[in-house]
Amino acid sequence: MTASKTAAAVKPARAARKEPPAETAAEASELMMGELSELLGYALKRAQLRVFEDFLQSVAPVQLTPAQFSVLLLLDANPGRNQTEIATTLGILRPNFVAMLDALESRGLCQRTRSPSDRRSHILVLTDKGRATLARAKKLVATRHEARLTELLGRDNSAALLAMLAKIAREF
Amino acid sequence: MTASKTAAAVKPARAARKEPPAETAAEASELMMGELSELLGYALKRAQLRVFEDFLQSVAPVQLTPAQFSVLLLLDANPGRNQTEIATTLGILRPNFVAMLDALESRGLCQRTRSPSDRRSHILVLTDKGRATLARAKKLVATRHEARLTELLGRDNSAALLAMLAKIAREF
DNA sequence: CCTATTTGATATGGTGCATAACAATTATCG
DNA sequence: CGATAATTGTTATGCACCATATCAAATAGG
Repeated sequence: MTASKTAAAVKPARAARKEPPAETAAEASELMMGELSELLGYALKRAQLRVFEDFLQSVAPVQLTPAQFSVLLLLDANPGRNQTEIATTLGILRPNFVAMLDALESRGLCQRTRSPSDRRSHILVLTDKGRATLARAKKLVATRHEARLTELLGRDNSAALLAMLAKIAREF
Repeated sequence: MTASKTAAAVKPARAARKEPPAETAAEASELMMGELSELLGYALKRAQLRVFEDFLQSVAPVQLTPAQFSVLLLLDANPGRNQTEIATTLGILRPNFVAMLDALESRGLCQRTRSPSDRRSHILVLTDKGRATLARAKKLVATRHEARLTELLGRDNSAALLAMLAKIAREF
């Protein structure tokens, strides 16, 4: 996934600027974010990038991306569904879901089975290894990732944040 | 930017499922989101996609992407800076910033000028057209986009949301 | 002056996301 | 029933975004 050095690029990183010798204040080369700080979309994207970056790192022992984790979660909660159903509820287009499943299946985490009632569709099932990996990933997410997040914001604020984000996705 | 039908793909869209005749409840083909609903990262991404989609639509009359808008905002607030400075404060890598500037400059919104003191760097300045476009974009964002968002969440909640997102990006 | 660093730029590759098109299968309906 | 339409998984393809390596020109620093 090349999660390598995403952080370096995102870090605002006060750039080295040629300081005119008569620089009045000490810290004058900081760029003004201006009205950018008020833009909710900007804050959303920045926070999302950071959270995903931390997710990757937290769950690194099981080598799962956020998208892959969400697929495993959904397969576990909804066994016996086909690709179209899983993909669309996750907002993934069917063509793009194929490669994702290939990756998970090749790692032995899930399995495609032809449905006897409709031989077009593939019934998706988690394997034992898939369930084990998911369980381990859940623990990593809870303890390393979400715990630190709720600690940063406070439990109540964290819940309120989640509720607002869900509301935006649902009703905006 | 092909903002076309992103919505269609995201819409959960209860998929057509072959209903066993003896389906007990009426609404049984809804997929269980399960613990996905508790995942802050998932909610973040979904909300971010929706907000960006709405931004695109709201600001369509001036044909600016969120990234382009943020560049114009920063150029307006920090005149006389070079590409490296603007790019890094926005979290954009210098190589990728070149094409972005090409697009804006070819539309006559900003201008590159060789610095007399350092002939390597390009001083970036908004043109009059750029300032006018930015002003128009600001109004569109404020009235069509942010207004509806704060209306949905409530003024206080909206401010709290912004604060939390900024905190995540900064301190997480 | 010689070397190291910086700046903008190019080339390139990976990844996510969207559309069109296709074969196999199933549904629909005259 | 049989012709046509719709669905499922799949492939191919293109665009946007992001990251790295590399380069020439210019500057900085010893």
